[in-house]
Amino acid sequence: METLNTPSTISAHASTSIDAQVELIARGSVDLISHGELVERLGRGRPLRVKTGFDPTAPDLHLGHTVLLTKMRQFQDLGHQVIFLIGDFTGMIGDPTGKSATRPPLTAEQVAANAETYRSQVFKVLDAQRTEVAFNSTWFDAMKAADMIRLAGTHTVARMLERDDFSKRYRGEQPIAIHEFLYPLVQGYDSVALRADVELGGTDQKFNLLMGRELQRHHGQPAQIVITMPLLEGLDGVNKMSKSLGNFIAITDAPDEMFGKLMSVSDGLMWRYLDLLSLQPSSTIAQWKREVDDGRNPRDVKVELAREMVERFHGGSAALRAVEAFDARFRRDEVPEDVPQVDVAATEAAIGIAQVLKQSGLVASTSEALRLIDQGAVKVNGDRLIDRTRTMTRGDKALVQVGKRRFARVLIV
RNA sequence: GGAGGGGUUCCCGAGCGGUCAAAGGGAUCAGACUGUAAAUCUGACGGCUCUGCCUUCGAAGGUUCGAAUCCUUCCCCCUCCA
Repeated sequence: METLNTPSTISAHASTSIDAQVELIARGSVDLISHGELVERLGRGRPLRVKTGFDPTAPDLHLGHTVLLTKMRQFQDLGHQVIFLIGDFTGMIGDPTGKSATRPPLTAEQVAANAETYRSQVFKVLDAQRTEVAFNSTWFDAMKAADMIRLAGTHTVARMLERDDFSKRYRGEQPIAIHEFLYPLVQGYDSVALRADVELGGTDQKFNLLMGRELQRHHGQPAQIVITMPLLEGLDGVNKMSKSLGNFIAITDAPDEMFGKLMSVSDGLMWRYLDLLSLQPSSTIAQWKREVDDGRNPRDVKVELAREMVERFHGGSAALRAVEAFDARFRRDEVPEDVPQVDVAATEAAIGIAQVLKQSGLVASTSEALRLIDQGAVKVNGDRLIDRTRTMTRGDKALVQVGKRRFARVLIV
C-alpha cells in the first residue's frame, strides 16, 4: 500500500472553517469519538483519510445503505480522502456476524463480480474521481499464519466478550466459533494498513471500529476517529429500512416511483431523511425548518428532498420530469402519460368488468375486483363505476383506473 | 433417554365438536379528509360462473349427521430434567 494517493495540497476544505466542518461531519451521527480529536486532526490542515468497510455481498442498495455513503461524500466535499474498503478477505472466509451460520464463503470470482456491482451503485453518491477503492485481501493474503497469531495476541477473550453480540450469545450458550473473534481484529487491522484517520460505520459496528483505534495505537499510529451513523427508518417511519420489510426506496427505483415514495413520507421523517441523506448544507435545512415553523407548507420542502434524491440517482432531467409528472397526476389529477395498453380477450361477445380488471392485471382476482368496485375504487374513462355487473363488448376501448395509482388502457378483443 | 408445551388464513394470536372462511391486533388495499403528507375515521382483507358454491386451520388417515376443534400415525419447533 505505498500509493496512498494523498493530494499534497488542500483545496476544498481550506475555505471551510474547522467548526463548520465538524458541524457537518457530526450531522446525523450517533457516536463521534471523539469530538476533540476530530478538531485536533482537522487542525493539522491535511486531508483526512476516511475509511468505511463494506461486505462483499453486494446487496441491491436502498437509501438506508446510502446514509454512510452520504457521510463519506460530505467528507469528500470537504476535501478529504475517502477509502471504500471491500472486505473481500473476510467475505471469502464466511459469515462474520454469526447471524446465519450457513452463509457460504464467497469465491474470488463472486467477490470480484459483486465489487463491480457495488461500484456502479456507489458512485451515484460518491465522487469516483476522489474515491480510493481498496480490498483487504491485499494485505491479508500476504500475511503469514504467525502474523495472524500475533494479531490475535493483542487482545483477550474477555475483551472480545465485551461485544454485545458475543456476550449475549455466550450467556445464551450459543456457539461462538474461534474465528469470529478474529473479525473485529481483522477489521481493526484494516485501519492500521490504511492508516485511517477516521472510520465510519453503522451503530452495530461500534465495537469493531473501536478495535481499530486500539490496534492503531498498538502499531504506533494515532487512533482513528470513530463515527457511527444510525440505521435509517423505512417508509413506515418506525422500522429500519429493509428489503424484507418492504419499506425501502431502492436506488434503482424508477424516478416517478422514487419521487412518489419520498413524497409519502411523514413530515417528521422528512427532516430525518434530510439530515441523513441530503447534501444540502445544514444552514439550508435549518432555514427550511424555520420557514415551515413560520407557516410554509412542508410539502414544498419534501419536494426539494425528493427532487434531490431523484437527481442523484437518475440525473437532473429525470428529476424535473418526476416533479412535473407528480404535479400533473396528483395535484392536477391528470392521467399519467405512461399508461400501459392492454388487450383483454373476450370469450363471448360481452365480458364482465370484473374479468376485465383481472385479465388486464389491475387486480389479482375476481373477488378483489368485485370488492374494489363495491368500494368505489374503480373508474372507467374517468367515471366512478358502481355497477359490478357492467360488461364490455368486443372492440370497446376504455381507460380503466383502480385506486389512485393503477391505470390501464384496455381494448377488448 | 425422561417429562411437558406447541404448529391456525401475509405476520402475531384467539378458537378447542355445529352459530367458523375462523375473534383481536399488525401489515396491506380502498373510500373520506389532505399536502398522493402523516394522523384520524369508514370499509375490505382465500377463491369462483358470488344472495350460492368450492378450498383452507403442519401432513396423511379415522370417528361423527357434522371436525380447526376428538382418535391414530407421521413431520417440524420449543421448555424442563438426565
